[in-house]
Amino acid sequence: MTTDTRAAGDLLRLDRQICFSLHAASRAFNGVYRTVLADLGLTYPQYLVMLTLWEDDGLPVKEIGDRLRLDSGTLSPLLKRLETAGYITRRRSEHDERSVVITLTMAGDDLRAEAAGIPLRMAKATGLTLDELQTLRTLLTTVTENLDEADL
Amino acid sequence: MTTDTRAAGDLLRLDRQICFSLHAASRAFNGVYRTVLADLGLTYPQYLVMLTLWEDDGLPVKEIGDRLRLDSGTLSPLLKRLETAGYITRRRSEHDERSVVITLTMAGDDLRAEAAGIPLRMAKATGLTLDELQTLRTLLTTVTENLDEADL
DNA sequence: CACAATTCAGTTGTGCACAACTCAGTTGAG
DNA sequence: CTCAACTGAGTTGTGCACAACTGAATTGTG
Repeated sequence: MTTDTRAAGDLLRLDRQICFSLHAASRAFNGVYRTVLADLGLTYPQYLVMLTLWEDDGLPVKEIGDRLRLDSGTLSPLLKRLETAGYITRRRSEHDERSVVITLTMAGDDLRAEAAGIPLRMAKATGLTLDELQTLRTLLTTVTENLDEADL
Repeated sequence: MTTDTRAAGDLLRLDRQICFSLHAASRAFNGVYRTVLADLGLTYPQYLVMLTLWEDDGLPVKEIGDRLRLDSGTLSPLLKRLETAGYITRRRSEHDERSVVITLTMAGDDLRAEAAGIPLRMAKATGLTLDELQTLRTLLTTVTENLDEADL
């Protein structure tokens, strides 16, 4: 195609910028969450797990991993820390001894109220409008799906 | 405001989705880069450093850190690994003995040609159009700037 | 029923992110 | 000129991501 050379050039520069900007954005988000979550004694990935449990308590490790795309190598120690912090309990499933069911403790459930204000603070911190946030989410979701399917 | 309640609800859900989608997108990108960069023996952050050096060789560690928003705690061991891999050399600056100047080796420079096809492959893997990529980059950059300025 | 294949949680090892710190070299105020 | 403040690189310790692995429990097939 006639536009290939120019388009390829654009892509080269763009990739470099996206490469940087995505990495930077991910870390910037993480940094702000770090600050916001410090009061609760949670890290960002731990917060993701708590969000999941606040929505559906009593999930097995596998299900949490599927929803958050995290494997046992990440979740096992993370959940151990949440257990030590007193926010969750772990017990083997009665139906399937291979599964470990994660349940919120009182303290873990109470944390929900304390965390209630976080999403709004974060959304405001991004400085984007609702529409822009929607667009961003859509693009990120699309990219993720495509990247997951891409076999190179 | 009259729309506050509804807007707050939207934001709650949206934050949860953005929270997930950004984390997922960041890891999806990282995963594909992992595959693509495996041939070169580079990780994604190492690739970012090499991109920087291919653009401007002979930078001090501090400057690389500023451009990539990485601190010495991350860069020092990373650069040590790149040195071990034979892609860079490190030497103290003559003008300022505190600085360590990073220089590409022959092998490090040769890698540039091997890496030439990566950006296009990545851009294609995202499955987005040029316009969409532009939009994504703009949103990410804006978000990063806002988050960095946000004091909570 | 028996056993091979699968599933699930956990461990190990490597690398990145970041806070808090050390230490050598440099700079600036008095 | 001197010494306190600052700067740059590096180290240490904690936590996450992920590949590769182990071992126990379960399932499916002959």
